[in-house]
Amino acid sequence: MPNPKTHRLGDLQLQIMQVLWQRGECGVSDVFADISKKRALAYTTIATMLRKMEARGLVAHRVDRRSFIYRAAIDSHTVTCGSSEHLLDRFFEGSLADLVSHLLDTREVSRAELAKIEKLIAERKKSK
Amino acid sequence: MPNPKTHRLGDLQLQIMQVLWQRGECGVSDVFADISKKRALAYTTIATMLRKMEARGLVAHRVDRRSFIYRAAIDSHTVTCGSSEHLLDRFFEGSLADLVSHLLDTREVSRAELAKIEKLIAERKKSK
DNA sequence: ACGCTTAAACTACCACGGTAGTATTACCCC
DNA sequence: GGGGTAATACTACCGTGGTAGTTTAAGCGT
Repeated sequence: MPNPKTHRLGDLQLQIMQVLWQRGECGVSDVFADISKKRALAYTTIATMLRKMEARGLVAHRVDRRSFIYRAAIDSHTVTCGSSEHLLDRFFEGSLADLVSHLLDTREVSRAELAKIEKLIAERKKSK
Repeated sequence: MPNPKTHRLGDLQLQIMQVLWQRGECGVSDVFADISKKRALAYTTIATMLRKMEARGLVAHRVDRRSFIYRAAIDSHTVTCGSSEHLLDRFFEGSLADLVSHLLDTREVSRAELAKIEKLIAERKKSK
């Protein structure tokens, strides 16, 4: 079981994790390619970050020929969960309703999305 | 107009902001007293943090006798908003419905809270 | 065999949150 | 006015995210 602070990822770290979650196992150059679609970074930056992340237990690697093949060592669910909880606790005292209320007030929410949420709630109530 | 990264607050910084939002203007010792209810930190730690936060434009102070009276320089809404947006964008591609869905799945949500959210949605739909 | 290319290792920086000790200053009370 | 007290200022240090250059090693193609 990893640290309790598993969710504490920087922006770049998260982007890297997302590549790994999406592609499964892949080499540094694959990660680099995907990240490069969004931001211009040096190849070595990605490689260094991956090494640091491995030291923290976020990813792991195996060797194939001369290349490192990385994979995620924690699953996306854990991280997403940790971050959401963190936000909820920090700002809304754990109340989901408060969070929703806040976001409804400050964000453009399409009618379709409203309907979707409504359905989710309805289902939840039923299945409980 | 503050930085676009106004929302990027560490845990201690946020706790300090919350004290200021709640109490309005107050001295270092007041902040220290409130923070101390939750965590044991040195007085100077709070003072130093406040000075650093002032340099970043998060708080401001005036002088009363020999004491600094601090106040928040950004409002809570802005910060909460920034953080929520950040989470939404990072993990849910901006979809509120996805966030709600995730939290419904991973969290205990009381029946009362479900009802509350339902009402919020209904109101929102109407007023639109 | 030689050089090109590719990958990883090492090293170095910066910013900033967090934490706190030490020094200085000012004020107040006796 | 001398000494205690309270407050700020200064300085320092650690961890870590982020960024990238330089160095080394390995392999491949001609």
